[in-house]
Amino acid sequence: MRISTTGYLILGMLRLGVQTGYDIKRATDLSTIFFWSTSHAQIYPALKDLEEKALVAGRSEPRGKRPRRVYELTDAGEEALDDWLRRPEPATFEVRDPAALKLFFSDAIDRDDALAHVRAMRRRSERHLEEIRRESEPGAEALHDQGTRFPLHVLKIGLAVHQAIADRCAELERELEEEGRGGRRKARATRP
Amino acid sequence: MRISTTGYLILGMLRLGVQTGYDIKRATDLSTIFFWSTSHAQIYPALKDLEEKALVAGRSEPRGKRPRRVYELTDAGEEALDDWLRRPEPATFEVRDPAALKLFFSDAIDRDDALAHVRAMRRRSERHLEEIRRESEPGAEALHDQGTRFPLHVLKIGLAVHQAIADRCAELERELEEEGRGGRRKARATRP
DNA sequence: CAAAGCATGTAAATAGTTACATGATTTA
DNA sequence: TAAATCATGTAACTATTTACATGCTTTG
Repeated sequence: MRISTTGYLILGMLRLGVQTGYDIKRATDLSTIFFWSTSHAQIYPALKDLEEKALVAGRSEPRGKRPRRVYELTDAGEEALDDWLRRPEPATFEVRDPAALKLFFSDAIDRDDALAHVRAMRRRSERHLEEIRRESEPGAEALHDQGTRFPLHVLKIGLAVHQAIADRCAELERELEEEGRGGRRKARATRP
Repeated sequence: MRISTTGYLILGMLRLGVQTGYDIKRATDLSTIFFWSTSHAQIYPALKDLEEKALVAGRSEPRGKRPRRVYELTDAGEEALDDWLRRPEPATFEVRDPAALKLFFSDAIDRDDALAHVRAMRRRSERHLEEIRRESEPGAEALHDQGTRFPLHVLKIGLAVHQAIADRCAELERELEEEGRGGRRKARATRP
């Protein structure tokens, strides 16, 4: 009985008290999006699948005439989640960053065009930092104070990643700007 | 005529002088793997597709009896690559890190099990750092000295990312270890 | 002579996105 | 009353992985 990573994401969210497909989507957008994203087109079929496997139990709980399906973990679901949580994870870490790929090949284009890519990349990470702080951190801190600590711990890793990217891009921008103004000598002087 | 990101990766590698599907795979494993990975099962069909679109030209150039197909950019291919390189990129940045997801839900398991996940994560990034330095940096530096600078620039962003993860994990490990020994008061004291 | 590396491909399955489709309720 | 938000689903397409399949050449 194979459970996908998205399946475990759902089991985990249900244990944290999130109840519907819609809310799971919202919760992931706020909390796991920086290391695991999903769409509602994945969540609804996955919930069905987990229900067939008897790991979650769903019941209809409409709000007025608007249909709504509320899920909870079964004992088997809780066990499956715990097993997964305790199992060491194969060390995969995948990044898909088309902007970085573009930058990688940017020796073929004008310095100014390349510089624009670096700036866009820095701004992207700065935007992410701001977003995490504004949208995600308050919730993570509230959870932390109630004894659920790891969401905040993981969030801080995300912040560190984007801070590192923003910093490195800022440095690269300075390097490229200096090269543009002063030529080779100055650019070299900053290296050691 | 839509070209996939993997398609542009191939066009870019061809311009850097890489000639065969096999070598493109090897080159990506050494250089783009930390922000864009592929498998040979994607590369060979993509090369075919690019050839149909007349963006690359392939010819058979066997080594002895071992078949081998050598590709080069056509003028149209060069143009398509340049257009893409100059086009600003939609700011997508996706990470798939199941270990981080596990850590996110780790309030439900023993502190020692959670600590093991943090350690595994730190070691993973340390391994990546070492690998990049050993396997990728020398080549990127050689390219840099020949005037192809951006591969090294991008590599440094990758190093910064994994350094940030390793650092943050190390700090979290200390926090969790201290909590384990001394209880709440000490752990809180390190926070501000 | 065995193992590692060179070299190319395809098939099947899984994962994931985007678009389609619908409609209720709340808020400005 | 229009827009935003709540709420759930499916279909078609694209992307990606894993396994299958083959065979040559170099190196230890």
